Amino acid sequence: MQDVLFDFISKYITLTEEEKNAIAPLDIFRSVKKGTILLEEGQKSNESYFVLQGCIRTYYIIDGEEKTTAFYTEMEALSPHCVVSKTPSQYYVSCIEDTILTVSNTDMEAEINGKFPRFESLCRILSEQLLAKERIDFDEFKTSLPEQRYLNLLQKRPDLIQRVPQHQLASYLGIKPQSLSRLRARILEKKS
Amino acid sequence: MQDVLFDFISKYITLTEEEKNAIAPLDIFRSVKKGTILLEEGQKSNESYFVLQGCIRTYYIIDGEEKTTAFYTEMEALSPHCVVSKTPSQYYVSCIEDTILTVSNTDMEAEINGKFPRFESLCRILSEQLLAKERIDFDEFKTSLPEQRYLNLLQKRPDLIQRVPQHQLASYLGIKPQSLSRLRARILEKKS
DNA sequence: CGTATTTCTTAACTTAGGTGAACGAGCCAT
DNA sequence: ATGGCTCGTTCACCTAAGTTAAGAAATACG
Repeated sequence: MQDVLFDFISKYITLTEEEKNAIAPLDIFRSVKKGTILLEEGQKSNESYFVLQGCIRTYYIIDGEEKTTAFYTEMEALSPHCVVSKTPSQYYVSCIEDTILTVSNTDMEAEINGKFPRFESLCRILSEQLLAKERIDFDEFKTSLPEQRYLNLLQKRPDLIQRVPQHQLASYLGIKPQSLSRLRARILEKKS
Repeated sequence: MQDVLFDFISKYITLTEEEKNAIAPLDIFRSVKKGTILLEEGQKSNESYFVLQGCIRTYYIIDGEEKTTAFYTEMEALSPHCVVSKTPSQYYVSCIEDTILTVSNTDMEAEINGKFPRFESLCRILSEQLLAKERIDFDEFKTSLPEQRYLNLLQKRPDLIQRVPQHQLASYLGIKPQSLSRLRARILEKKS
């Protein structure tokens, strides 16, 4: 499991043995069952996640309805807003599959960052990249219609459409489950 | 002008005189006229911006139509996607007001980061915060309808509605200018 | 197993955004 | 001034998403 993490990091920086040895004993790996809720609305937390295998999602409950806004799968990281802002969480985080992830907290990160500046550099680069990508995704969402958004998703993350329940996909696309059904039927019709 | 920048930085870390002296001679301040295009589609660039005064916007041209996706005003920073990914830009950046900003490039940042690790730490923290905030904004966009999005904007960034042309606001809200007009009329009607 | 629950789909109807066009207001340039 | 632009608004019509409801399919669980 460690190897998956180190392989990921090695795409950005080469860790020395000393650095690896500092990370190894931290006991950050956790295996969680499908359905487990990692973070609840209103809760304060300083835990960040990195998915090694499986899938987690963020969702809100608005007027009693679940609104899924994001999925994080293999090699994707989530520092919930509440961790960064030190305020109670506005959303839930839960596992939609049996999932293996790393869990780190702010103190651990501060310690590692203090000891190994290159690690902080890695984190800076990663968050800059994620921010730029998030903005592009947001732009794409704004500039396209639900049907185009679905077709886009089909291209970019075909796995999601397989592994995620339709009603969660729907709110991820900014529409209702019924509309997603209809939209898919419409697309099939066009093809024929 | 420097003071505005240092004031901003001082919210996060306290700069030593040495650090200030390293930044001061960099000639990063630039004054640009309304309408100036800072970055064009297809262009490669390694310049990042920080707005001290004024307003810049990012927009795409899709099927000959401008789609405005973001505004950056006082104390907001933009590292265009192309700078981070080293690929040609997908969007334009232009000034919608006479604007004063800092312009930095990747090399300068690398140099400063190398000399002053605390500066890199600042950048890490800033981008983590911006990322978390961007995700919340995206979530809000997904989970609300155009009318709610407009009302939200009215609350959170009332200045934008004053200083930005309606048709740019419209695409920022993910709708057409005509729909924004209609929507505003509808809201006024409800109030009465 | 079989029952209960959740999930997905379909349909009819309502509502709101997209489209195309027209008009007036303000702005710029000649 | 005046003609040309862009910009914002309004209208009528079209299209697609929201809503409500019902039933089928898949899943979970005792």
